[in-house]
Amino acid sequence: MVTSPESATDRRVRRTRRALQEALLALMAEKGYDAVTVADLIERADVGRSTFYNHYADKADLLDDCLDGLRAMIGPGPAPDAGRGVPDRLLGFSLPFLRHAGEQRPLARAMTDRAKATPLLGHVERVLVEAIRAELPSGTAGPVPVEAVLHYVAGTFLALLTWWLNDEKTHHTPEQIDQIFRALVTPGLRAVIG
Amino acid sequence: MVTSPESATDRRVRRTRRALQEALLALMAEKGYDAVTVADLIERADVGRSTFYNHYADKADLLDDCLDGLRAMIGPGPAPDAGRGVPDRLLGFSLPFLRHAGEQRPLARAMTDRAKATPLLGHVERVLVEAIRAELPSGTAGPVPVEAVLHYVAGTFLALLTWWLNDEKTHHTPEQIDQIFRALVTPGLRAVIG
DNA sequence: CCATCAATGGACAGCGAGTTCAGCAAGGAG
DNA sequence: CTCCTTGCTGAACTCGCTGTCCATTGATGG
Repeated sequence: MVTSPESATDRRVRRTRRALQEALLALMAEKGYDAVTVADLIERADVGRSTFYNHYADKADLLDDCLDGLRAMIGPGPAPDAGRGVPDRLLGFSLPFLRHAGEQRPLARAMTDRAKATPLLGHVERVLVEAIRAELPSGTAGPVPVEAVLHYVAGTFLALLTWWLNDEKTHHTPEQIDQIFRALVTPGLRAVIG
Repeated sequence: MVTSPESATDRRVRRTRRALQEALLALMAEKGYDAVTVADLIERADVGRSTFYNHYADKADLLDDCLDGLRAMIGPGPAPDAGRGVPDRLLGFSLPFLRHAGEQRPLARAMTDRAKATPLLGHVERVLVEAIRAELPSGTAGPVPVEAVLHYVAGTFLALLTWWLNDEKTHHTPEQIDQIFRALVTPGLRAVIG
C-alpha cells in the first residue's frame, strides 16, 4: 500500500478508470447521458461488469469523476487557456468555457440538453455560481440579494450556452456568444451592484 | 360514436384521466418526477395497470397532459388572475406565474429541481420563449439575435424561479421576486432592443 | 520471486416498463 | 328500460437494466 493521496496507485486502476471515463464521455456524445447503460460502458471500455462496480457505485458516480476537469477549468485561476490579452475583466470564465464547449460540441450538447434531463446542468450551475461569487465585489447591499444576482448571471450564461449549442441555423463563434452574454448581462449587473 | 372533439366523451374516461393526473402531481410533489413509477401511479389513482396504458403511452405522456393548464396560464391572454391593475407592461406572465408557483410550492419545487432532472424545465422554457416572443416588439435588428434575447429572458426567469423555490433561508414574496426579475432583466433588454 | 490485490465473467435476485387477453361492468343511444 | 358498445380489470408474462457475489486468474510492486 503506497498510501498516496487517495488515488491511482496501481497502474491497472488508472487504466481501468481512464477507459471507463472515456467510454462514458464518448457514449454521452452519441446517445445522451441517460441512454447510456452500464452494459454499454463496460463493453466500450472492455472491462468486466464487476470491475465497474469495484470502482464506482453507479453511473452518476462515474460522471462525477469525469467532471473534475471541468471544475478545474472554471474554478480557480483566470482560466488556463485564456489566450490573447489579459482576462482581468469580470466574468473571466466565459470565453474559455465557450471555446472549450465549442471544441467538444457533441459532448457539450449532450450535457446541456434539457429534454434529455442530464443531472449535469445542476453541477455546472453550482460551479458557475461559486466562480461568479468569487469574482463579484462582496459589498453589494442593494434591494436585490447577492444570491439572486449570482443565479441570474449563471442562469443567463447557461441559457445562452444551451441555445448556442442546439442552434442549427446560425453558426456563431465562441467570441460572439461571449459578446452577447456580456451585452445582455452587464447592464443588469451595473444597475444592481456598483 | 359521438365524434366529439377528440376528448372525454365517456365519463369513465374523464374520471380515470383526472385520477391519474392528480396522482402524478401529488406523487411528484412528494418524491419528484423520476422517482414516480407506473406502479405508484396506478395504486394512488386506484386504477388497473392496463388501464393506464390504455390512456397514455408512458409517464412522460401523462406529464404532457398535465401541462396543458400551465400552458394556458402563460400562453395567450394577459394571464387569467392578473389581479390588481392592468398588466399591460412587458413580461406580463411573470407575476401570475410566480404567484401560482408560490401557492403550489412543493410541486413547483419538484418541477424545477435540477438535481432530479425533470424533463419539465425544457417544456416550461419552450412555453416561456414563445410567450416572450409574442410580447417583444418584432423589429429588433441589433447585433444581438432575437433568439438569444428570448432565451436570455426565459433563462433568467427560470434561474430566479428555481433559486427562489429552493431557498430555505430568506422568504421572499412573489411580488419581490417579480421586482428582482425586472430589475435585472430590463436594463439588458433596453440596451439591446429599442 | 512471491504475496497481494485487481480484474474476470458468469450467475443471480430484484425491480420497473410495457404487453396481452379473457371477462366484467358501466355508460349511452334508442 | 334495454341492449350493445366501450372502457376497466387484474393477473401473468417478457424484457432489459441494475447491483451483488464469488471462485479463479493474472498482473504488479516490493
